[in-house]
Amino acid sequence: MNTPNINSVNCNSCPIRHRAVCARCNADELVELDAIKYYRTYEAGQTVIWAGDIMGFVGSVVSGVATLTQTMEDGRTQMVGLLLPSDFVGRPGRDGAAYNVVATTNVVMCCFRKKPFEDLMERTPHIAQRLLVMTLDELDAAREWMLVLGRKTAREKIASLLSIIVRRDASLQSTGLGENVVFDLPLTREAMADYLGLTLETVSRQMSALKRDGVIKLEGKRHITVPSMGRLLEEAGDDSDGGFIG
Amino acid sequence: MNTPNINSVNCNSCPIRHRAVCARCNADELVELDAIKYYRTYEAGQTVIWAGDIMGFVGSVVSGVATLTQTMEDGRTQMVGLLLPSDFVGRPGRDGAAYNVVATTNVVMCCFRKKPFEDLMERTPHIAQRLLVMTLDELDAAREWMLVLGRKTAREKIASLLSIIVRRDASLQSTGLGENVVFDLPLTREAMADYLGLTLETVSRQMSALKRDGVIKLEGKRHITVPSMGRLLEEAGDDSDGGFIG
DNA sequence: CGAGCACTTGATCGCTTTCAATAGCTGTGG
DNA sequence: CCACAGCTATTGAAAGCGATCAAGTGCTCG
Repeated sequence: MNTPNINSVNCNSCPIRHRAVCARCNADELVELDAIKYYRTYEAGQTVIWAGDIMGFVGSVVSGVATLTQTMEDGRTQMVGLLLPSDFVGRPGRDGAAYNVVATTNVVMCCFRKKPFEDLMERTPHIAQRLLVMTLDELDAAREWMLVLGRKTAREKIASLLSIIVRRDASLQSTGLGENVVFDLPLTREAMADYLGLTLETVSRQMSALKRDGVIKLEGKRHITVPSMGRLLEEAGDDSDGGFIG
Repeated sequence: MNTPNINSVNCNSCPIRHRAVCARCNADELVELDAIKYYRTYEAGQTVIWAGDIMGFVGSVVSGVATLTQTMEDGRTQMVGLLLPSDFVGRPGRDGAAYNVVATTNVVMCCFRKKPFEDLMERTPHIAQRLLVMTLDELDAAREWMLVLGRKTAREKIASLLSIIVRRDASLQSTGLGENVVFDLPLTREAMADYLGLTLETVSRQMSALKRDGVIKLEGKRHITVPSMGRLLEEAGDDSDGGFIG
């Protein structure tokens, strides 16, 4: 098991201190949160919550990547959210989980017991305010994704997903736009397919096509180099600075 | 012009008083809201806001239907939200509109000047709390829609859209599940296509197919009768009470 | 070395799109 | 009252893209 000495973690040295649901909390409020928090770790592939189950907690992803998925009876599944560090899991005011949450890498979560968290939220506008902003951001992301799912071609979908991943971990290390961007895919081909509403074969084919066309370079299955972000964004149909030449 | 004597509208007789962003406000808070509110009407087809424009207000749909759409440079468009009475328009804390908002029927909006509204929100947890719940609901709806867009067939998409519309205006008049449900589509075939990530021809074909198969009855283009909601939900792949017979 | 897994690649099928023609409705003007 | 334009919707035929079915590759781990 990979459970570090996790109870020793202090909010002040927490890597997501300024981006998670607690971002706007002051020292006093942190003390209250600290009193109801505990850490949990999940291994890659492990299910954090099943849709329909009662959730005893809400919490933040501290490190690692998890997915939010929805499944039909016949097995078709669609990813509806990608949970990266600082993202919030669970919905205050609702008991059952609406989606499956699965760790795709090893994940550390900072959990709050649900009832005490809800009570605290009532008393602490800073938490509710932060959660509102985070939820509005998620809603924007979901709507952007609706355009991808509804209107983009398979190739554009792949390019869009790569762009998103680059953008999201560029918000940690600030990366320029022109230069080589290098990163590791946190998703299997199947998870990519579930995100994009494609089959894994189509994902594989389009990855090969993007590689063949020089849009990306692949080492192994997961390590990716993007020579030109502008090119990738064009392929995504996002038209970054497109039309600039005209 | 169809502008009724609209400044006379009083919050207490407002049809969306208990479902809109003001739902949790008490009498004092309503007075404050009232001071910064004004009504606007839009005719069917009129654009309320263009994506990228500065929004001077936020507000609620009082009556009518509007759509939220996103467009790519080449003209592909995807609807990302369907705004029905009580739905909130605009994002506090952001100046530019992210999406096009278009009235698809005549629409009455209750608008709040943006800056005063934001100030009021800071002072009034009831508003922020309500907005959080509404935003979480919208996020759920968007995620449900991602499954529709990513994984459902054209026929299932149409059935899903019809189900949603029935469900949403059943939340006004409570309707049982077994009986005949009758309603008017608030959307053109093209708008349906934009919602579902299809072409309007495919929408038309599938509407005809559902009619031929007795899932719906059509009078004119817009007036729809659903003989069996259970059947419609089956067609949507939602499997309502499905397997109940087994 | 072989089993298991993630991924790749090939061949074919079928659903949705595309292109095109037609129908039905509404409003306008002769 | 009818003719016609303009719009929305329907229907048909053909094409294309992604899905499906099916091998085959490469890697890790026992």
